Amino acid sequence: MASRFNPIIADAHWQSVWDKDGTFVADDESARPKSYVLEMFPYPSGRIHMGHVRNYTMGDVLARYRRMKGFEVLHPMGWDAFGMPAENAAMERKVHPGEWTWSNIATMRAQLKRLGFALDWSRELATCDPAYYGHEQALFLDLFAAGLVYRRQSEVNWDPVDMTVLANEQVIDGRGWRSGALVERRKLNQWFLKITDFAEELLDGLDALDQWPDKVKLMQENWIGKSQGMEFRFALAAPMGGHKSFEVYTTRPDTIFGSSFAALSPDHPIAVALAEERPEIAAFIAECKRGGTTAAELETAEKKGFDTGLKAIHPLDPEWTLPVYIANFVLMDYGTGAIFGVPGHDQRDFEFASRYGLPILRVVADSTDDAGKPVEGEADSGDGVLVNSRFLDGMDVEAAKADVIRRAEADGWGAGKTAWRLRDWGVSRQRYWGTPIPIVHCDACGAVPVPKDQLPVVLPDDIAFDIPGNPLERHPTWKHVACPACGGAAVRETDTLDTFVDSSWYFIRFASQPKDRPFDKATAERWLPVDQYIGGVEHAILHLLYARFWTRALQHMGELDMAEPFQGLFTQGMVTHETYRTPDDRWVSPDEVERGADGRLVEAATGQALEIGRIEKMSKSKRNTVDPEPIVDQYGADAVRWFMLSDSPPERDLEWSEAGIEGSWRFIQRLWRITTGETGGGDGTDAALDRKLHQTISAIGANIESLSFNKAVANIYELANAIEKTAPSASRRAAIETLVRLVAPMVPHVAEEVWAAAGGEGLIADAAWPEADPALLVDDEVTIAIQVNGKLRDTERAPKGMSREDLEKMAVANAHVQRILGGAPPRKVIVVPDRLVNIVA
RNA sequence: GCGGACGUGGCGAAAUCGGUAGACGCAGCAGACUUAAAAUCUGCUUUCCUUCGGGGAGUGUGGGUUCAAGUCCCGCCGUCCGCACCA
Repeated sequence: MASRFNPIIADAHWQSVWDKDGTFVADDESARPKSYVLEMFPYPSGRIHMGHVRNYTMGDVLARYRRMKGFEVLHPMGWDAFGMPAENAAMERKVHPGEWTWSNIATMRAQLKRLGFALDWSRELATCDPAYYGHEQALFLDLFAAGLVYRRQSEVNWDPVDMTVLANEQVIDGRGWRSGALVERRKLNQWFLKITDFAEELLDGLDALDQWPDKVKLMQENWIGKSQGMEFRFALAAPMGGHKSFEVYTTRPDTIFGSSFAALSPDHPIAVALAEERPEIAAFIAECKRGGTTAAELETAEKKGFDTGLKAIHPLDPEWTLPVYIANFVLMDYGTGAIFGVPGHDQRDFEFASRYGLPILRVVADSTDDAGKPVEGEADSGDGVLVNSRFLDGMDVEAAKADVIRRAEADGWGAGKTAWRLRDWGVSRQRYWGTPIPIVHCDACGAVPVPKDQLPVVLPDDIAFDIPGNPLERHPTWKHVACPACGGAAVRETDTLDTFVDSSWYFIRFASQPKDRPFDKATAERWLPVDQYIGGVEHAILHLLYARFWTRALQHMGELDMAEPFQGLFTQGMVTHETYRTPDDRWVSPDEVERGADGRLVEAATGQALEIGRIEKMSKSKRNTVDPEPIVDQYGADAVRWFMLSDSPPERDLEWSEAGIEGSWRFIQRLWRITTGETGGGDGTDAALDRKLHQTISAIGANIESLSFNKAVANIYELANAIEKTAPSASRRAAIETLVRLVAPMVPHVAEEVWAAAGGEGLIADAAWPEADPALLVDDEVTIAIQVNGKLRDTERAPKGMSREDLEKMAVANAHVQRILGGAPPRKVIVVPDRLVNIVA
């Protein structure tokens, strides 16, 4: 047996064995219980990064463990292959986005294979493949037929130089990230999916997701943003154009007598009508819209209003009129686009009223005695009883809300209403590299769906990116087609689908991939839901919400009998690294850093001293990435995998370090020595080691199940330490044999190598996970802590299950205890069997 | 502003139910083997005092509950994350 494990030979060998054997191909027909383990599929950006390695290693350990536990495991991999970077590459390098993407996929597939992941490559898919997106188009048409798709005008960020629509993240300080041009807001006709139809279901469904992090559920809950309130109507004292009244929404109907103004959104129909008549109002509205859309700008934007001169009649007092403003902070797409202002009890209204000299009334107070207390400094949003509110006086807030809603409903001027923060999902993207929306626009017939037998609508390849804008729009032939309904001249929709649509159902396609339809219902239902989904927390809201919506939409249409796609969710931490920076403010990559003569870090090429910056997520901009491939070349897949699992809890960030990977390498070699070295003679059993072994089997199983890989790693170290410290025996040989199976999910190459060398049957990947003997999980002797007044003074060994009386006697007789007691009897003795005795002196 | 998470040695961390704080790893120190180095092995490693028997302090901070608190409760400080004019 070689004295060292050689990963260069072993990795390639076992990877090809698994590949040829089809070891990890999931069998749809298997009689075993199923387990679907999935990691979020990667965007093929070029090369695998450490974040991928960590993510896929975690899923792989679970997948391999579940296989050994007897599950039929589905563990697939694919590519989230549409998106903007491909178009950017096309513009920069004059290469077709498809060519760039497919070449990246080839590179990254090879890189993933070198890490030895137990993936079913037979199910590999790429979303940019017509064989995938054609089915997505079919599903889109199903949603269309079910009334879950509609088209309306919507504002976008428009870059006038690049002639393209920008995502919010691409707008920096009001300018396009690429062109630097001032971004305009433009109205375009765009497609929307009716996710709001499912708002209630998506919110309620969170309760059942008990294997999701609370944090993610809370983020989704806030995003959906349900609020209970009332919608009611203000009549205008004098009609304005055709408008005699307007609706407002409030969550505080109890404060209705504290109102001192009403405000309309600049986009409100009444505001728009006023702007047509009065240039000063048009100017004000234009000013409101000029401000940027970034969070920072909104935060600092002042509350601005314009008094229209209109008067609204208070619904509970025809004599009482309120001024109507147009205000920049009122959003058109939440509630009704109009509010009533209660400055005393809403901070934003308070600021507005203070600025424009409007009355600030108190209608809620700690007690009825405080009715005359002015509201000062800031709004009083606390609970209390109603005051200065006529028939509501003395009621608590909840009772007053209910009473106002009841009266409004009885008298017909308003009603209780639930409002949602969630908006419909705009899926139109004015881009080439995405799934074409399968719609044809016909002057005679309107928007006509492409018949399913004409799918897929394939992207044309002969496009050019030398002119800004969407190449589909100016393609000479592609967009010109006959209308599927009337046969007349028509044009294709040139927008493509948001890439989040692609990732909203890929997990279903992995489970079942017939050629002629998106999936087979029965086969998909056999695998789904995904038992464990693992990915970055950055997808906590959008991707996970969209996928949940898509699954429920399919259920609604009868295509899949399933409400929730992901039973278990785990969000892993990032891989981080120190950053290095030169005095002239350049970031320096770790592989260009070396230790200078004085021990300080310098840039290798220039000898410049470096400042060590914060530990941050590996990113190209900070130049603190470490490419996994050379690391795998040097240390092998197992050392890299082991490092990814060690030390940091998986939900927390992991700092990459040279010392860390060295340590992992040493452990792989140590494992090799333990498992292939001379085991010596000795036939006797070693009860202590037997116990340690079975406790370890149990602990590792539990720790892998709960994805606590760092703890499983510690369990392995403890067992390895115990084995090395004990003399040869039959128990020791058994422990070594078992150790190999225990590490197999984490470091599969060295495990296969040892397994084969030891004459193990078949592959260790197919071997059974060891069973822990329950009888050996408990110690027959325990250490009892001896405390005096809660402080540890000594420990004593005692047989497990020793009686309270005997434990007390033993503790009181203890020399340390006697010394402290000094002959006096203890005042009190607390005995916790098998754990401790605490003597109160 | 609203919501949430977290704070433990030089470092990453563990402590699953309120019961021996610091398992395990990294780094470090001392030693063994070696001509030497690498590799490997052994021991030490929270901190302060010590007459070497021990003793004191210690989980961001100040209180509280308890025989007993990293863990529970209240206040404060700090770090990070999400949302952000949501009526």
